[in-house]
Amino acid sequence: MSVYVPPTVTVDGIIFQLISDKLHVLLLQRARDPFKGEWALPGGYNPRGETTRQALSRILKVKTGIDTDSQLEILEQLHTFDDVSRDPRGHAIAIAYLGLGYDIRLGGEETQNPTFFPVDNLPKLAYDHDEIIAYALKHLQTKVVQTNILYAMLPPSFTFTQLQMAYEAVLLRTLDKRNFRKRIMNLELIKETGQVEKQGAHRPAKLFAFVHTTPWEIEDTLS
Amino acid sequence: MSVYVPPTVTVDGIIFQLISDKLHVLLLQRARDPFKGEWALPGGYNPRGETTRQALSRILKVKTGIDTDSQLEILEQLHTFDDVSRDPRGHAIAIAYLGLGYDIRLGGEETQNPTFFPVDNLPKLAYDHDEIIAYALKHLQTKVVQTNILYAMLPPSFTFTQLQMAYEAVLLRTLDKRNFRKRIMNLELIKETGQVEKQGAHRPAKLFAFVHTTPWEIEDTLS
DNA sequence: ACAAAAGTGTTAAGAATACACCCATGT
DNA sequence: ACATGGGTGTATTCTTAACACTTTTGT
Repeated sequence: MSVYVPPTVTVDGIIFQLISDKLHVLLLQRARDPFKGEWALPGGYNPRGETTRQALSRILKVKTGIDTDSQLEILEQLHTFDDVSRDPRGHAIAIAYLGLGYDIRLGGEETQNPTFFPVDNLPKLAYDHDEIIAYALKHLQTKVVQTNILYAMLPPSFTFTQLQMAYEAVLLRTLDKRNFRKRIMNLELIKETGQVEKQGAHRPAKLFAFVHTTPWEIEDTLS
Repeated sequence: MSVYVPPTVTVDGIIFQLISDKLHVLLLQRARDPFKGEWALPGGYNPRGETTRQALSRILKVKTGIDTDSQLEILEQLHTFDDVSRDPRGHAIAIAYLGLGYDIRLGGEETQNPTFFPVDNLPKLAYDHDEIIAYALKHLQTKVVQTNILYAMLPPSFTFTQLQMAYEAVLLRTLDKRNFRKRIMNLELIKETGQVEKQGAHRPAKLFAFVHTTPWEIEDTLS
């Protein structure tokens, strides 16, 4: 016990946001070796005394300017990646978090060029971050179908079309408009706000809001 | 970076098994302080150079006699628990694994009285292990409905009644026999083996086997 | 009047639920 | 013959899936 040496403990954030109706993920350019100049997920060391969430919050603030409390609607633990050789400097485990928001503003002090990339067109990535993003995306897709998690990626009010495009952006496929509306409506996932959005040379769109803006599960069946 | 001190890294196993048609979880009695004499999940330190899975495998072998490769059909990472105060000795994070098997034999070298307890009647537990078990159970319940994960908790062939009792044991509620059979059948989750089990003063039961004995997801809908 | 996006309904097939009796065997 | 668990069917309701036209507005 006295000679116990733990692996390095790191945290990484996979921060998703919709931009122009496409799903984007936040990356930054590494300032130092290893992988200097390459794109990577925001992350860093988790020292003793700090929870993983606290560590990630601190790191995101410094490296990207994101204030997790005010700008991320959801920040939930995803998975711990622990391949012994994932970091060339030596054994480091990474606790990955999924972060979602709808109007994330960037620009930190010690900023490392934080940039949102569309998930279907990512640059070459450092470490095993391609795997981590793939894992996070799959998780997000599952959650989108089974929960109200999309509240975290849309503004407080939105049109039905915006909602559908959000689903499509996350699922990376198209949905039938009429069936989609019926389904969402009888899940009682959203409600009308009474407002409309007039925009452009066409019929104005009703504005909706999520009924619940905290995590909520669509229940499973089984007699 | 040179003064970076990581938290202690530990791993814990939540090993479930069905015994007499009830869901049980493996606990052992702590040999040392803290919590000496109390019941706890099997677990221990994860040193640098060992993956979490390797560490847990090693620890389970020593403390419970379980050979993870041959006795656990599933051993999958669950969640990382990282409250700063969860260990009275100082900041220690625990990577928890869910383990499932159907004929787990106990008895290690340095054994600490490993015992399967029914999940609805657990003793007082050390650390935050009650929370961890609750988390694992909820996860298992979700998986049971959405995947074929129960293959890991049943022998290679079994009767339909055994299968239903397994579902009921995990979900902690009863299911309708006819509807259950219909549902399982048209999911094509299991197939007849052609064998029957003659046992007791009643009609013999057909024996079934899972179609897939590797993880498999029941797909979600969404037009 | 036209362009542009919003909004809406029906039918058919499949899945979920509620519910009770007959079947094959051992003693 | 009886006790024991194995095995089966139907009617109803709800959900899913496929599919195309009308409405409201700005220019």
